[in-house]
Amino acid sequence: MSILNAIQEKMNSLHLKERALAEFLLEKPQQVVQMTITELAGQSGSSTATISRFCKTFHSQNFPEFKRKLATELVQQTSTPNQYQDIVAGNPLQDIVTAITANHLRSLTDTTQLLDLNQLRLAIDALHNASRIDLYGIATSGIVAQDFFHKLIRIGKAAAVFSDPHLQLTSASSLTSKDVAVGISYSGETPETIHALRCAAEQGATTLSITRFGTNTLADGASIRLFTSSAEVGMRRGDMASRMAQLHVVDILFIGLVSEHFEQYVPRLEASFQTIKLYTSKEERKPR
Amino acid sequence: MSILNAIQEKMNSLHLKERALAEFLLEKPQQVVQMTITELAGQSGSSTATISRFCKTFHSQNFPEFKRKLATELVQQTSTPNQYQDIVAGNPLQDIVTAITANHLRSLTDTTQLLDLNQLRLAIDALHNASRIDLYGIATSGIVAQDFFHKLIRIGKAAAVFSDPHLQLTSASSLTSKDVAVGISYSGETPETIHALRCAAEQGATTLSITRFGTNTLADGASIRLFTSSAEVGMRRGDMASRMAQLHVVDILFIGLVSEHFEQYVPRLEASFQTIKLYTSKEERKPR
DNA sequence: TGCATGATGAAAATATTTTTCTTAGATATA
DNA sequence: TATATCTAAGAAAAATATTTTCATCATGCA
Repeated sequence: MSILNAIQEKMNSLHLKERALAEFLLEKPQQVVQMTITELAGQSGSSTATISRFCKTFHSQNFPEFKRKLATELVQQTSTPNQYQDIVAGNPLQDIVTAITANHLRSLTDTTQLLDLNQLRLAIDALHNASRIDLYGIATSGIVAQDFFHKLIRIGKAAAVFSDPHLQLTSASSLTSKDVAVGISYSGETPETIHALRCAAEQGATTLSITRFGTNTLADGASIRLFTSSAEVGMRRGDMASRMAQLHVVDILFIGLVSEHFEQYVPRLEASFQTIKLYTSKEERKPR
Repeated sequence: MSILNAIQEKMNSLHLKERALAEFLLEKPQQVVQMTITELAGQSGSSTATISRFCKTFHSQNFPEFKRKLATELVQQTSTPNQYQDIVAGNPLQDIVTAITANHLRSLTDTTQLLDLNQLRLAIDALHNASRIDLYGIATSGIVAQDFFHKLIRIGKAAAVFSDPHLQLTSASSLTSKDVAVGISYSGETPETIHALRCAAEQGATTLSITRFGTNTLADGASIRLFTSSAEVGMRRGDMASRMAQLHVVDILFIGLVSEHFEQYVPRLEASFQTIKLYTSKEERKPR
């Protein structure tokens, strides 16, 4: 439910006509997906120009794409009855397991639906051509950044990962236009990561953001934007589902990268795998 | 699956160009839904006129409506996890995305199925009563261990995480019978983690393993065993699905822990959340 | 009050899609 | 075999839909 969610959230910061449009969208999304932009303009009391701009605000290149995304969201909503579950006290373990599983599954499918293949391709190309790759993330997003780091060095990329704010800036300030900086933050409002990515952009580096869907500072400042599902609310659940979604995006990025340049990267991947096997096989394994 | 089915069925009675179009549709439906009619004409070797007529044959008033229906169908199709897919060279991005998503979904559902609630309860009790918790994991499993560490310190647990083999042993040798050591390894054959967990057991600590399902050295040496799905094979896919599964287990462990002792842990969780909010809100946020 | 900013729609420009018209090849018939 | 008829299929025209540009108007601020 990322698009409708994002609209709901942004409601307050929308202008007069945009809000009228947003309200109409939230009220009758099913109908909107089969309307033309002119019809929608008429019925929502706005103009085609406003709608076209509105779609871009919500990360769709054009109105048809917006409708497409909205449509898939609506289908999912009706076909998968399991909403995101909140975790409450004293549930039997089985219920907890079921709830967490449902949340994670939902998070992955939602994120997949949101994925913009054009941005993905841009990201893959940027990573492929980068002479250095910097990864920034704090707390849980730092875990995701580290995971990405592990992957990238396995294929011989000159990558580095920073969760320390000062080091983030130190590294960012030495980037050049040949480099790529990746900022990871679920909210997209982590100040340290925002600063680091902004600094990287000022050095001319290509900037890539991985944030939740919707308008946020980190994505706004990035040249390539990838999004995760944004339905997660409340703090009890923590950031588990969002971390799953971020890792999902990282996996897709990585496999996309490897797959597009198979001959170059797969041997390296294989080599790193074999090397570890070689060096650790000296150790005795208890056969049992 | 009515549209694609209907096309499949009607295949024989279609004319030359219509058939070319139909074949293209069956092969790359995901891509078709985001094409314009002109693009589709070019790529399928037919013309826009033919496509427009084709859509009417299949009960759509026009091309956009056809795309809408097709898209809806495809969403429903992808949300059902199928087989584990291997990642191969030069696949179109859409296929890669679909394959990875399917793998991850599969990995989570399989792991949930495998979960032994008795072992889970034992693990939760052990963690709850532990005066110290040590987490051991190398490489990708180290990422998972760190993630667990972040969670545990948020609820005020005396936890520590080690990916460095010497430090693992150093810490393990100072554990007592009141402590818990958690060893994470997908294969269950990572020598460093095995040694550390064995050392912890020798000090009388409760040992918990998180490994792939099946017989393996790490689990054999642990007093509580949790398993993840073990279907992942081959190295091309790396350890992505297994990492997802491990995190899934960690999440369940954590939420189980918090939920069973709600009054004790939730305030701490809340406090950690609020504190971060307080200290980072001083920073200026660019409003848009 | 005057200036700047920005939201907004009208209209122009562009793009997409459908329909019409034409052609070429197939099939049937004398 | 020659001719007529039919139809698949594309080119191009027409219709429709969408985006962009530009002018206007309102609002906030000095």
